[in-house]
Amino acid sequence: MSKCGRKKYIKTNLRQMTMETIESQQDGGVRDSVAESESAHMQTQTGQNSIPTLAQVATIAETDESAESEGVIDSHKRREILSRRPSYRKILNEISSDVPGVPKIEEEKSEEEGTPPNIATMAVPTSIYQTSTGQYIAIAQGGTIQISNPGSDGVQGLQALTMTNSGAPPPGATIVQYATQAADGTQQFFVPGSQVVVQDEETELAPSHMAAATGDMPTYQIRAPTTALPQGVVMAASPGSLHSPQQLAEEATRKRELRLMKNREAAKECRRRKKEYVKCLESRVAVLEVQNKKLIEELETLKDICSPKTD
DNA sequence: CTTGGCCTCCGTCAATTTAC
DNA sequence: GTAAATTGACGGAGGCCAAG
Repeated sequence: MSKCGRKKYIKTNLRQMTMETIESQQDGGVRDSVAESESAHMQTQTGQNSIPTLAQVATIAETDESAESEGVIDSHKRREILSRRPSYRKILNEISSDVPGVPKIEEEKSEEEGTPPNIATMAVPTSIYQTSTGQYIAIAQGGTIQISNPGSDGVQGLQALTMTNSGAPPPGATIVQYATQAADGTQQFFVPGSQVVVQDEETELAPSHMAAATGDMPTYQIRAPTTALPQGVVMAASPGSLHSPQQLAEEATRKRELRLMKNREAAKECRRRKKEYVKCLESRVAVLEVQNKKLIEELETLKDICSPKTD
């Protein structure tokens, strides 16, 4: 077994042991990623672990046989224990409404996320996708495709493409499915009507049917695909035009890909919010500690005043 | 250099909450 | 009631560090 394979094997078994043990010992068990970030924070901030490390928990699992022998927890009870709390955004916004000093979690991505902040000034995108090379594609209503490079700042990194055949898009059609690298090294984004948006290496060859790109930004053409679709990419199709089971399967696959893509982005955003939430809580703790210290000092002062020592 | 432990990040699934 | 959004849980991948 390779190093990596053995590591994963051990890790998996350890995880199973630890999760069972923790869930039987604590109310609600360990929330994985919170434990990740918080245990790391505890270590760096205080040098102590209030949350046990995996190795420590493994020791607990070995020594505490009762926890293991208890075995199955009643699923209803378990569900009640594991019942979800409100979202980070909601919790934090409630806190912020009570405590003016606590910032609210923003609805939009923060600037550090790389999305150009003034992208909305170009047009209101209905969908934003990120390609495999990190570029952003925003689909605005009316068929305008905006492509931006994450490295560039603001509008400079944006290009607007207006599809000549946009018109009224077929109902149910998904606009951009995937980005890939063609055989000639150009980049392709798949769009409706069995066409692709191809990154052109020579900007002077930009055709007239697309908006002119500025500066040394790459240009894009809308044309028929030169290569077969990569594995896993399914072209958009109107539900009304589905006939065969194969097409239905393709539609299902397309929907799944879209759902996974959205969930991927949602998970990223959720983790970002969670980090922000933890940061806010930490800063609040710091503020409260200072306040507490001041109040204790004040109390001591008042005590001295009210009951002066008589020598 | 190899190995083991730990950590972070990510993608995915599924349960739950929220918005309409 | 339902679709969409949110988030806990899980497991894989890879990096870092210390010990052997």
